[in-house]
Amino acid sequence: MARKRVTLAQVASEAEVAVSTASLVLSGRGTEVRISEKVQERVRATAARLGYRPNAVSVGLRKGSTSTLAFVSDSVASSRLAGEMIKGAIEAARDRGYMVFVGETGGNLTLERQLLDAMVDRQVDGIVLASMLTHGRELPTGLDSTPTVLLNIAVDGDPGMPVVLPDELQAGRDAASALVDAGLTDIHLIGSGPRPEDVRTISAAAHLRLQGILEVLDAHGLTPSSGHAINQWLPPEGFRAANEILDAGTPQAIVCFNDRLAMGVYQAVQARGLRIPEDVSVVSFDDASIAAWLRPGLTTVALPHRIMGKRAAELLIDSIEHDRAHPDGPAATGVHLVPMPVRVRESIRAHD
Amino acid sequence: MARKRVTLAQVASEAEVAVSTASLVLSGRGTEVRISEKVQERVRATAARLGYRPNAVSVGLRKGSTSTLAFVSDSVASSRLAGEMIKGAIEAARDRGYMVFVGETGGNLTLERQLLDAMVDRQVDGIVLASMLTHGRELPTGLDSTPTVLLNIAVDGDPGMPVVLPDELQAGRDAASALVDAGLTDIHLIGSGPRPEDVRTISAAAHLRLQGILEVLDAHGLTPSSGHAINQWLPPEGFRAANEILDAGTPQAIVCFNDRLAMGVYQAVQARGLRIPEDVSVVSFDDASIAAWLRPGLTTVALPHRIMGKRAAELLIDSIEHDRAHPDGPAATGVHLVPMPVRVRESIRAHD
DNA sequence: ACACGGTGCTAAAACGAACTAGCAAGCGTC
DNA sequence: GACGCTTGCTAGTTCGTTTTAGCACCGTGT
Repeated sequence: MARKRVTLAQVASEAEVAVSTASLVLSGRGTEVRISEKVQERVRATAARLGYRPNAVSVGLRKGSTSTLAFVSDSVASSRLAGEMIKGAIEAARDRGYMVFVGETGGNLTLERQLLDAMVDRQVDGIVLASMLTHGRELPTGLDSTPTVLLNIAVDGDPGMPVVLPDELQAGRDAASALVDAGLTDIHLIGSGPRPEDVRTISAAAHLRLQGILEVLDAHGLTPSSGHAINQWLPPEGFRAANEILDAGTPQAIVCFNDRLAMGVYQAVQARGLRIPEDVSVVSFDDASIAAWLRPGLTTVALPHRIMGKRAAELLIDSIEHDRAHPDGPAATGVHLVPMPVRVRESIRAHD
Repeated sequence: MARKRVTLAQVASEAEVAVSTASLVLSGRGTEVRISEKVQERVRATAARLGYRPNAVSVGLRKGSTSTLAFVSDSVASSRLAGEMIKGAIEAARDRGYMVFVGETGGNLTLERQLLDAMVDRQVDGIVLASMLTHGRELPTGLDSTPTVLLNIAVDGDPGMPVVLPDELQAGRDAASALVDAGLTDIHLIGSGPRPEDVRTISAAAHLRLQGILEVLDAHGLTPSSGHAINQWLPPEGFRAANEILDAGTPQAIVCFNDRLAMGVYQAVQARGLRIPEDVSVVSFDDASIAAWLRPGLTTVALPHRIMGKRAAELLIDSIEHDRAHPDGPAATGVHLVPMPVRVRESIRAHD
């Protein structure tokens, strides 16, 4: 509990000027209001000598803006993903001089309300509302009084604010293309049924991935050899589904709806003494860290969580600063799709 | 940009009382200063009707405390771990009415300084300084003016503040015991050399784990059959080290210094057609999610990151509130070891 | 008739900075 | 020597709340 913070008043008294003079000088308006260079220098020197730093709380009260963002996510346990989004957002915010309050609701709407209120009470300049499920949901009320960006949340209709989403449709196309371009035609799906209506999960991602896959297959006159709808995309499920497929004969290729399912597939394939990619090719989605660790490396379409978080924070800050400049202009809006890059590793074998 | 926030002044004027009266009533001191029950009720009713919420920035300015914590970590990329610590801290904070600013430095000390300053400028009530490396480091200056808790940071000497660490020594003992109790005596190490001086990593965790392991082996008249020091604890390294061991004959048991190394070991063992745990037993540390996904499930000593984060935030808030009550009392301090529970799965086979 | 003690509320001073309006001194002009 | 213009700085208000000191009224006792 050492020395207290030094205030502007102390700097002013030490430099023998009025508080207002010190304020003007330190906020860069000195020349504009004709403070002599000599006095300006003196003020700056004493401020530096005393280690003066403006009290952000006071500035926040006076100016009504705090250079602070809120990041609220529903972060289901599963998510290392969430962590990456947060990091991306924090980095982008930091680069533009903003700090961020982070909150997790665990999907609890009451908690979400409380968190949002607590953050608005603290006068955050903007809010990133993130979800790990993409799936459409009701938006909390009151978001219209603070600039907001939706991150990984798909809503029906125009939410009237920017939305950042991964380009799952193109990702589906890319995954299928990786297989088809390698000459593979016997393609099985794990994570979703073979037809659009078979997805059986609330995840919007699943629908779009499937749609992209089917589009490409269709363009080549193909259909999935089988499809395995699954609720929990975890290794044991992948293992089980892969065994079903293998029981019916060795497939040319399997597309897994995420890397954890692919891990289960690897286990099932390798337990039978079959080899990836020589006997069966595998492609997947997410680019979780296991994708690089599996042997052979898993080719997968990456979910760029960090970039999404970064993008959301940047859009939010743009929107805040735009509002400040044009208070009556229209609010920012629009869907921002972040590309999902294919990470090519060794799990696909060219077939002639 | 809907309606503005309603202020205390508006509530007061609407309820036809003075601002100070309204303040007193709403902060629960109404009865204490003898505001009539009738007036109190009127104030509360109008506050509720107008949806009044106190402006936390103003309160922060006036009271000098903001019900806000800072969480600053160096979070190397690797870390899902970091995410769990943050979540634990955020949850604990939220339960006690605090919000948290999260910052990441990536190990950059300049950035750390900036972040800390920015947070102190915002009048945070306390700071959790976290690291992903445990390893001793210089502490930034100026931490003595704000209550601080060190999370997963081991320092030499008394830092004069609480420190939260996982009990790695006991974890080492537990890992070794799991093997020894199963009657296994041919025990190989991956992640560290066989002797205390062979650790070859900056991680304090490695030293303590090794020490715990050696203690137990020694108590049973055993020594490690081999030890493989490794800098990067990743699957490919585990794979390589396991192959070295396997080339020299089939080992009874391997203790891996983390789950990723163990994943590499699984791959090497299974590639030779050997079986876990029938042919070789494996035990590990961390309880990362792959530990549960590997087949067979990996027995591992969990690093309870979430609990550590929670603990740190709780200690910090205790310390803040204690300081507030006894401004001249001694600062909180001490090392708080969080137990690392053993997650028993199927990777150890009893041997007779 | 007058001090005395309660009762019930309020005025005003913080907190730390930003910012508007404007004052005083110096100088030139006619 | 009165007027205006510039230059260089400052007093004072504001943001929204908390908190202390104290005012005004009323009834009671002497």
